[in-house]
Formats: sequence, C-alpha cells, structure tokens
Amino acid sequence: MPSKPTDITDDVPEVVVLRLPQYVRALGELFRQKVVVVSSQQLGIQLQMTPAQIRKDLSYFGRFGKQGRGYPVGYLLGELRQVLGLERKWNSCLVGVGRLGRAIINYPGFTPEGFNVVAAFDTAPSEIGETIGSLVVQPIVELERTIKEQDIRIGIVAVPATKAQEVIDQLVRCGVKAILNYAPTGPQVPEGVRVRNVDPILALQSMTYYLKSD
Amino acid sequence: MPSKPTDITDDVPEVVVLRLPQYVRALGELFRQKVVVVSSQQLGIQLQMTPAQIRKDLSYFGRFGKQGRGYPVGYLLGELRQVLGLERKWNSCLVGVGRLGRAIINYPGFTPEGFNVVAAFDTAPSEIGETIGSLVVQPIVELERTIKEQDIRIGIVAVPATKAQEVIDQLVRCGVKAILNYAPTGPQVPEGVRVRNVDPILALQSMTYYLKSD
DNA sequence: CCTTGTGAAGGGGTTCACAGCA
DNA sequence: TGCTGTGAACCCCTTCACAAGG
Repeated sequence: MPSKPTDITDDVPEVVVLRLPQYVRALGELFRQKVVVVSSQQLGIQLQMTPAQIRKDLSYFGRFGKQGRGYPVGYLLGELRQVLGLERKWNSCLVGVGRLGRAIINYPGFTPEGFNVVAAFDTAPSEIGETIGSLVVQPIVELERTIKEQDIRIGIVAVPATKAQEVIDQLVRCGVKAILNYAPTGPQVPEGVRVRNVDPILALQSMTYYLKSD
Repeated sequence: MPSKPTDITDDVPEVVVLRLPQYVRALGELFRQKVVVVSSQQLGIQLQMTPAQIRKDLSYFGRFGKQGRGYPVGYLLGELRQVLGLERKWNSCLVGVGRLGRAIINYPGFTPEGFNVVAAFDTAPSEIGETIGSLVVQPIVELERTIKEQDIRIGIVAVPATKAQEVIDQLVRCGVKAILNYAPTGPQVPEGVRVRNVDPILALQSMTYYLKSD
C-alpha cells in the first residue's frame, strides 16, 4: 500500500509547491538559452531566493544535482514538470463571459502552457449560444455534462463577486478540484479543493500600506 | 527622532499586511449589509481564518474591539482603510498597451477603489498617440516627466516578459515604489520597492500538482 | 575548490489559553 | 456569559553549516 487516500499532499509544504512553478519557469529560460548546468547559487540570484531554500525545496522531490557542479538544467526541468503534472494537457472551463471572461478566452497564454479553455458558460440567457473565440457559450445547466464529457478539471471563474460563491459551489459539485478565481471574493470551498485568486485590487491595497510612509 | 529611515515596515509582518485588504473587503460587505458589530469568530468563518489570527492581526494596529461584543464594523473598516492608505486616491501609470494593457485601461474596477490609471506608455512607435479609453499613449521617454507631474506612485506593467525587467528598471529609476506586474516574470527590484505579480499561469501550475493525484 | 543534500539550529508566524472587562 | 487582547507555547519553514563527493 503505497499511500493512504488522505495523502493528498504527500508531505511537501504548500509554500514549496507554490515555488515550484517559478523554478520551472526559470529553468525553461535557461534551457532556451542553452545553459546546461545551473547551481542553486545562480538560480537564487535569478529568483531572489537563498541557495539553501532552493536546495531544500528540490530535495523534497529527489536528488537532481551533482556535487561540485550544480543541477543539469534539462533534466531538472523535466523532473519538475513531471512533479507538477505539466507534461500533460489540462482542460478547463470558463464561467462568465463578460468583459473579463472574453479577455480570458482570447488570451493566448494558456494554451502553450498546456492549459486549454474548452468550454464557456454564462447565466445570462442573452449570451447563450454566442460564439467567442472558438467557443459557443453554454447555459450553466450544461455544466455537469460538459465537465464530464470533456474531462474538465479546472474551473475559471469570471463572474461578478455576487455570483462567484454560487458558481464555485456548482463547479465543486461537479467534481472540480482546482479553481482560478478572478472574482473579487475569497470564496469558501471544502477541503481538497484548491482556489487561486487573481485579484489586482487586493495586490494594490497591500502595497499602499508601504507607500503611505513616504 | 521617531523612526530610522530603515523603518520601512514598522514591525508588522508582511503576511499581516497582505491579509489586511481581505479584512477591509469583508468589513465593507458587512457594512453594506448594515451589520453593526462583528466578532473575530464570525469574520473567521467568512474569511476561513482562525479567530485568534484575526485578533492578533488587528492588534498590531490598535484595540478596535469591545470585550463581550466584538468589533464595530464601521469603525474598524475606517481604521483599517486608514492604515492601508485607502482614504486617498492613488495615481498609477500603465506600461504596455497591447491586448492586456487595453483590457486594464478599460477595466472599471480600479477607479471605485481609489486607483486611477492616469497615463499609458508604450515603446512601439505605432502605438504612440493613439487614444485608449481617455488616455493618449505616450512614448516611454515621457515616463519621468509624467510620473512627476501627475504624482504617479504605482506602475502597472503589461509588456511582454522579455521587456518587463527593463520597464520595471525604468519605473524604479523614476521613483516608483509599487509595481503591479502582469508580465510572466519575477522581476528583480531593489530593497524598498514592492512588486505584486498577477500571474494566472503560475497559479494554475501550482494547482496541477494536487490534481495529478486523482 | 566547488556545490549538493541534509540534519540541526534558528526564526517568525500561528494558535493556545486566559486575564480582563462589558 | 461572551469576546477581546496578548504573552507564551507551539509549529513549521528557513537558514545554517558541514559531511560527502566530483
């Protein structure tokens, strides 16, 4: 028995998982620049982290380095992509096709990273049936069926704050365990469901605290 | 001498400052719902935090509560807005008027929160002089003068990853101490400059780690 | 000499638990 | 009784420092 069902997170601290994508991105850049080996020191400068932290983070997942040399860029990149599950494609659905939702559908940055928005939903009857990008806007009623049919694991929420909790509840009920939330709310979700909030207002408000003092 | 110049952060942990805007938002909602008093317990449920954490966080800034009752919503809201510097307006400038930059200019969510985008810049000569929303796109050369003239304290970066560091260096040189970065890079900035990255790709990539396991 | 991997030490934030007070 | 404010305990992440190895 390799692991209990409760073993959702292995034993890797969540902060470490949050940093992993940054390593992947930095290594990707180095790889494109044909850099073959990189030390934790060098990576640390690039990412503004301590070398010790990088080594400790990586050591949760294996021994990727060579003493005296550093880490083989290509190998480490591949391993980390594996760890993060980036070697496969992930289907997502968007809920809310207002101004923001449209921008998200037309954003060309997701696909090259392996994230495909394969369905769009809205509650407003006026929007249903409309074509945005290559997607036909579906009514929320179709959510469950589409999620099942298209193996959608990620929900992207771009509805007004007032509707966000409700929409997220529906996504969760359909089995979605990862939500990218663009609505200005901190939604409540059950254990085992991950939410990442994209919230420029909160980001700005936490900076003005420091701006005040000069 | 009340404080040394190094006293940028008082002594409030940065994580606490990051949570403050969430309290402000939650209290704003309660206020609109005419709720007069709220306990750390109730707030904790709403924000999915422990009551102890909320009380400790708030205690960094004053004694806002009443024993046996809780916190007066309106009063606490006002105090926290004061602490965060949200009682004034903040001018910002946008650099990069591509697809994303345009969406940001036309985003109606900043202004009601006191954040005004009052200038737009781009490096591409073809964009210069164009009008987007109510802004005329300026060449980067104008950055310093405009920042001074319009008392701009916040830079919003929406340029390609390859240009981001360069643009941020320029903003920093012009005295900007707060940067909202939409480019997919973790830029390097000197001490005393704050950056908040808006990066949906990193957000998604840190969730797939958990999705993998089911 | 250089850099990894890692136990151990250290530090900082969270939670506890209770005094204080309405 | 109910809830705040807070020192102290706790816990977890970060950093240190060094053995191991190229």
